[in-house]
Amino acid sequence: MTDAAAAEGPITDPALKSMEDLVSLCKRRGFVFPASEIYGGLNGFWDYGPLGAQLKNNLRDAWWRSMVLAPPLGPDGEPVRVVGLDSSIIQNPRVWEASGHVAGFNDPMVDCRESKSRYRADHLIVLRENAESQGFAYIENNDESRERALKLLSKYLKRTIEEDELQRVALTDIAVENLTRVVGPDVKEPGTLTEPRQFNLMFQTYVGALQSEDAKAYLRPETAQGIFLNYKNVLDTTRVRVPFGIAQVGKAFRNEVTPRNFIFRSREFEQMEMEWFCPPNEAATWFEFWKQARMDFWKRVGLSDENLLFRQHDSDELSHYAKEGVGTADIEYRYPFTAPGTGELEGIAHRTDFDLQAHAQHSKAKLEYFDQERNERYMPHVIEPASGLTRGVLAILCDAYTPDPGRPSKVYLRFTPEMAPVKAAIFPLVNKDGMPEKAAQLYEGIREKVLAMPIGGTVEFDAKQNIGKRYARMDEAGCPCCFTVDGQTLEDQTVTVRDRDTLSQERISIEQAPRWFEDKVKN
RNA sequence: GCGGGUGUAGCUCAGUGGUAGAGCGUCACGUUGCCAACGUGAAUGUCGAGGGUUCGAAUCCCUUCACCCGCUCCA
Repeated sequence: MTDAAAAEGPITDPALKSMEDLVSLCKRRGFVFPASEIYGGLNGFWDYGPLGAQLKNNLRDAWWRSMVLAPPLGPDGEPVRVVGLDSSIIQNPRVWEASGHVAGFNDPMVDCRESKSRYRADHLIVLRENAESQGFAYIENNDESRERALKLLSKYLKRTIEEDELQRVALTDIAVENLTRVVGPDVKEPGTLTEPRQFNLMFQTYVGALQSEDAKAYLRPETAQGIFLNYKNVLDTTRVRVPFGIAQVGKAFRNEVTPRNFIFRSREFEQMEMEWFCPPNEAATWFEFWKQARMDFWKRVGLSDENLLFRQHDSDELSHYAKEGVGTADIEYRYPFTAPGTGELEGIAHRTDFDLQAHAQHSKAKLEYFDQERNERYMPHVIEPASGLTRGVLAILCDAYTPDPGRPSKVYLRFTPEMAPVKAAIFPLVNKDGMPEKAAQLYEGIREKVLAMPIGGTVEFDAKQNIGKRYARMDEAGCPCCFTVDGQTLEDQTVTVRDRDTLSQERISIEQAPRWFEDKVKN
């Protein structure tokens, strides 16, 4: 189960009870909007508003820094080597044949209206006496299911039967109008199976103006393949040597059956993936290394310990590329819609040499690596920490969401200063008496500091309405501190600074304020 | 894909066949002296969309779309 941590002891209830509260806040403040909302929206697509775009960029930049610009120290105490990449969304369609996505994404599926089960149409076999008799479907290579069908068939024919006097027909070979005579694998009455329907989980398009079969191409369902495609280019053009990594952030597209849970599962989303190439016998060590490094990252960007856990995949749920390896571990987060359980945030997989082998075979390119140090030639194994950028944004929003009935906004977002899309706000207490001018000076000083930060944000200046409303707006935007110029400022050159989390106010010199701010928000 | 629920102003919602509403928010002006205060004024609606019934539909019927919950799915 996914809620291993829950079993270990009591956990604090998530502060965010329902996604609706978050969706509403995101809409109200400009984090996330439904895509093409004025036309009624589009299922599975979302737009990021001013605050959301900045938050997403901040998380992306933090990831890029933690991977490419300042990667962690390896087991030997030296920084590991990771280089960046930005590959194309559309690639030669043969890429997806080699990667296994064309096969895995195009299965015809059959639904059972009665049992609500869904089956792969090409995995269902129908047992029947002849074309006119009732048929009983079972799941291929599933003895239990086959026994059941056989038993039901005997009962239907009212006699014991030998298997060899029966017809065995693939469900996909049965005409649609004859499906009414087929009994599904989990039900007793015939006619509950829908006709096989193609589920194309990859988005298709055509390259060039002519829409012919030859021109068909796919939007990438993961960014990872772009890395494997460029593995050799990177080796040939940089001085990296195995072990090393290639990191990439970008959009990916999956025609999900059921987009759900706000931006958790959308059809267009953004991934942050790194493929770590290493000698096969070091894979297990690096797997553990990256697991830890990635967990540390999520804690650093503000996710709380108690809402994060590792979950090792069971062997029967491993993907096609991970079967032979040390496995896959997910970093899971306790989202409101999974609580008290958890849902995937990042997957760390040992992809073995599956992808490089597949591309070597399909493309005929030589992708083996010659290790000078070891004096041996091998296909590197791959450890892949692959996380959802947009899922990360969701987790950060959920974790930051803090109800507080005591304050005017009733809720505030407790972002880390590093992630906060609005870094600071400057307010003249009242819009006269030279306060706006004084505040404008401070604004420039603070903004200069923010511009110098590796992970930035906006600085707000607001002189409208009363001060309480302005504080409340900033609480909902998750702005860590607000500077206010008041009457006393004009006399002694001090301003107040209000802390978002404690609501406490401190009076500091206006001259020192930018430095003070820099220390507080340092990232 | 299945079952249930919800769609009315930016947000939260009232309105069950007869003039499209409230609170909050937004904007302007005034006031202001630290937490959505106050005064005056203003803007904002394809009542999710399309069709039907009706003299008349936000309201009844059909279809459809989106979101939420539960299944299912999630390489």
